[in-house]
Amino acid sequence: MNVGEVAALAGVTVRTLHHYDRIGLLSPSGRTAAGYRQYSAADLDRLHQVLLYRELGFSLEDVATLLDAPDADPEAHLRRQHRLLRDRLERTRAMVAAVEKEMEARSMGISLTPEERFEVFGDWLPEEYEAEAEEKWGDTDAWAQSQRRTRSYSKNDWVRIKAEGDDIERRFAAALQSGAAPDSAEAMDLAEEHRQQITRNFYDCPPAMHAGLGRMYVEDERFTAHYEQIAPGLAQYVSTAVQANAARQG
Amino acid sequence: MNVGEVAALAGVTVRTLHHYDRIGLLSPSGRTAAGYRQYSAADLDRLHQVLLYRELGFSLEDVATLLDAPDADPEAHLRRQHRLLRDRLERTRAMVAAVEKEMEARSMGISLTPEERFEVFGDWLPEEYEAEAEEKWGDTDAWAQSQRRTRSYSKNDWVRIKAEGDDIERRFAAALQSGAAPDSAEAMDLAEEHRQQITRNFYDCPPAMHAGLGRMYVEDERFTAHYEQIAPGLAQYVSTAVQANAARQG
DNA sequence: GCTTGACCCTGACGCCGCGTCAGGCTGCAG
DNA sequence: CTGCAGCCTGACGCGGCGTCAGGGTCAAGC
Repeated sequence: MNVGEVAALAGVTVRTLHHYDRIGLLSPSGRTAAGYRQYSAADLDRLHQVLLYRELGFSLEDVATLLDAPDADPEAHLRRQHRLLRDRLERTRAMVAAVEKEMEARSMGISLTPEERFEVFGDWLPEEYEAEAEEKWGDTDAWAQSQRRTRSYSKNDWVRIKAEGDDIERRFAAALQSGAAPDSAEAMDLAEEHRQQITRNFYDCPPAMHAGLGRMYVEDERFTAHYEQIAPGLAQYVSTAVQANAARQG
Repeated sequence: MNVGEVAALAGVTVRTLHHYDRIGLLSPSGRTAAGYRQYSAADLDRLHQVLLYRELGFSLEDVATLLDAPDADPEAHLRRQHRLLRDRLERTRAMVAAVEKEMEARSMGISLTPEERFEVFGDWLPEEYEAEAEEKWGDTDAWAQSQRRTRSYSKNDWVRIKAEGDDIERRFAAALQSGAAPDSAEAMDLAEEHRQQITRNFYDCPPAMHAGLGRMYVEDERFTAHYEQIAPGLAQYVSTAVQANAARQG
C-alpha cells in the first residue's frame, strides 16, 4: 500500500505518515523504484499501535521507545493499552459526573466550591496538595480559608445554614407586606444581617460585593424566580434593600 | 488570588496562565500596584470552563469564541460539555472493546483485518467534526433545540420550573410520611416524574444518570441538607426511590 | 504516443501551546 | 535590612504536525 491508502485507512494525513517516517517512528518497509513508500501489513500493525499510544497521550518519542523495547511482545502492549484506556474511561466518567453534579447543583440553587470544581483536573495527589496548601497559604489566605470552611460543614451545619437563610427571607417578606420601604432602617438592617450571614458562612462579602449580588437578584431570572416564589415583588424589594444598605455602609 | 495559587488550585503552570492572559483568553480581573495578577472567583469560573473545553480538544481560539459568545449562558456550556464528554465516553468504550476484541482474537489465533482494527479510528471524526458541524448548522440539529430550551426561559418559566420541583419534593415528603416504602410503586412513580421533569427542563437524564444523582443526594452534605430541610430522612428516601426506579426502568 | 489529472516525492516555513531560561522587581519573615 | 520565595516581562525552543512550492510518476482516455 502506498501512503494515500494507508492514510485513508487509518484516518490520518499523508503528512503525518511522512513525519513518522522522517523521525523514524514508522518507516515503510519498502519503496518502489520511483521512491514511493510501500507499507506492509506489519507496518499497519505498528501504525495501529502508534495511534493508540498517541491517543493515550504519549509523546511520539515515548511511543518509539515503547514499541522498540527489546522485550516488546504484542500482548504486553495490548494489556497496557487496555489498562490505560480503562483509566481514561474512569477519568471521563468522573468528569461527566462532575458536570452532572454542577448542573444539578445549579438547578437547585446550590453553588459548588472552586476546589470541588477543579478536583477532576490534574493528576493532583489529594493528600499532598491538601498538606502543601495548608502549609503554604492555608492560614494567610482568607479566600482559601473560606473555601475550606464550607467544605468542612456537616449535614447539620448545612441544615442550619439553610434555615438561617430561609429565616431572613421570611422576615424580608414580612417587611415587604408590612409596608416598610425597602430603604427603611428595618429593611436595611435585614440586608445587613443577610450580608453578615454570607460572610460568616461562605465568604467575605463586603458591602460593594453585596450590592452586586443585589443587582443580580433582579437581573438574573433564576434568582428573581427564587424570591418571587416566596412573595411577589420580593426580588426587587431585597435588591433595593441590599443596595441601600451597601450605600449606607459606605 | 495571585497566579501561583490559582495555578496550584487548577493544576496548571504559571506559564499557562501567563499565556492565557497574553492571548486574551483569560485575563485576571485585576492587578496589584506592583503589577501582580489578581484572579477573582469569576476568573476561576472561566478558567474552569477553559480547561474543560481544552480537555475536550478545542483549540484555545475556539474556546475563546465559545466563551465569549454573547448568548452563552453557563447552563448552555454545561450541557455542551456534558454532551461532548459523553461522546468521549462512548468513544473510549469503543476503544476498550476494540482492544479486548483484539486480545481475544489473538488468544484464539485469529488475526483481524486492518479495516477492523482501524475502525475505531475511522469514526474518530465525530467529536471534532460534529462539534464544528453543530456550530455551523446547529439550527437544524436536535441538540441545539434542547440548548435553546433553557436559554430562552423567562422569569415566569423559572418560577414555574421551580414550583414543579418543589411540588415533587412535597409529594415525596408526603409519601415518606404516609409510610409508603421508598421502593413502593408510589415512590418510584414520583422518582420517574422527577426524572422526566429534569429531562423536560434541563437535560436528557436517562435512568442510569438519574441513579447517579440519587446517590449524590446522600453522599454530598449540601444536597442532603436540601432534602433534610424539607423532612428528616427525605434525602435517603428520595435517593432510594430514584435508584429503585432506575432499576425498574432497566 | 501523448495529454491529463490524481498521486507521490522532498524541502522549507509556519503555527499552537506552552516549557524554559534570563534579568529584574516585590513582599514579608526573621 | 537582608533573604528568599514569588512575581514580572521578554525571548527562544520544541513537538507535532499543516501547508505551500517545485517537481517527478502513473494509469486512463483520446
